[in-house]
Amino acid sequence: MAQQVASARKRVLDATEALKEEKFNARRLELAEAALETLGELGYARTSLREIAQNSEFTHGVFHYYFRDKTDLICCCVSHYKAKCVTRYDQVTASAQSREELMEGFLAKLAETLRKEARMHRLWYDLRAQALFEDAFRKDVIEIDKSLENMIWRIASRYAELGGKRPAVSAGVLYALFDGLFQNALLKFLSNDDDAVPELLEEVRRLLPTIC
Amino acid sequence: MAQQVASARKRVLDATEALKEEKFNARRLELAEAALETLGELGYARTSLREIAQNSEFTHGVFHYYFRDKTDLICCCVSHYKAKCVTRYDQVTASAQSREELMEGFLAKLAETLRKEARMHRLWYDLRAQALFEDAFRKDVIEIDKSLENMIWRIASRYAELGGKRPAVSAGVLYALFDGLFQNALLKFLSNDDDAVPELLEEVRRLLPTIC
DNA sequence: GACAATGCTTGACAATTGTCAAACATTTTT
DNA sequence: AAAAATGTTTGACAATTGTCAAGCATTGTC
Repeated sequence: MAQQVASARKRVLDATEALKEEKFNARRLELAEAALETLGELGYARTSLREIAQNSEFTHGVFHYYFRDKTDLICCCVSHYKAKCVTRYDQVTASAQSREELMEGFLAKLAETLRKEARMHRLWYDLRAQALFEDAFRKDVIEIDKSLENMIWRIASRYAELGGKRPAVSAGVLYALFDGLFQNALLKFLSNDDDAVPELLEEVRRLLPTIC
Repeated sequence: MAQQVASARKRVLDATEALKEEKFNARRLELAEAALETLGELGYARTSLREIAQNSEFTHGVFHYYFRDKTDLICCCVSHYKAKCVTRYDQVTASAQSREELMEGFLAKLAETLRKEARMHRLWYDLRAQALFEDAFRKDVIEIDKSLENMIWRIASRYAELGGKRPAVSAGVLYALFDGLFQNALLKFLSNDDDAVPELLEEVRRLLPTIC
């Protein structure tokens, strides 16, 4: 009997322990979310913890309660960012019944992404560049890169499938291409080039059928 | 006669003036060159003027004599960087007499670039990312991007020409593709992935003939 | 309701930053 | 060679940075 009580208490402790941790992680994500706002606005180089705190409902000390240091915070931001964008096109891929529908759905989402999430994407390119200098970011960045590659591949192979074909290039090549195109379009877009979005769409519309 | 003397003096003044300016610009480039070293090592975010000065034969004050501010220095670095890399493959393009020769020359140069100039290239990607946040860098970055696009295009169209063909895609698409591939390979290379270089070469070797 | 644990704020710290001005050195001009 | 212009060094400045510890508030536990 004593044993049962002991193990029951242990379970309770474990449960509360898990709850604590969950709460802790939830707050971490909240803080990371807030940090992403400022990072997207200013970029990695110009973002300080105090600036992050000021643009949030928290004070700068909290960040050191939840993160080992600044790098830890940024890493958490990067990881969190991943989850937000990796499934962006999956809805379109899943619901499209024809090549045309998939193409239009993809293009629409692409345009929306470029227009409304330009800040998050420039941050992504910024952080990916930082990974070229700092080991600490590399693991997460490479992982995201891979996820994005898979995302593009899912669209492309589905598009090919709807035409009874197979993509003519590898997932890596396809991702490199789209990544390059998007990066270029983003720079144009942020330079207030009104043609950035339509040009990207036109390029993709022409390109995708020749590859897949 | 008085007029002739006056105009002669004016010419002399102009000449010395030009000499001064030339000397001034030469020093500017020296300083920019030195700055590029540190920038390539640390990246934009972690590079201070003092750090640049310490890794050079100059003191930190000089930089403010030759540059309006830090941004001005970085811009000068970016511009200067451009000249150094935009003609990298032109020798190969000009001398190659066959598709095979051009391919092998290009691949060799590509491998050398990735291996020996990784630091400069990660800086390029870093600064291009900064241009997404700072207007000041945009003009130069867009110009370099265009120059690199042209560079790739010269190779590709020559390669196609040697096979009596024409490139199947636009210059923009081709650049996006190679830029994406190189960026990815660079990250792998800097992560001590020994396969980075051979994989990039293999990819390009397979890809180029299908496009051009 | 006392107590402890957790969460959060505040202020201080040492270090670093860009900038600038005054002093110094060197070169050029007269 | 004196004087002026140019180039360079040095040190100081105010602001900002990441970090941390002491204190305050809130929550949960017994």
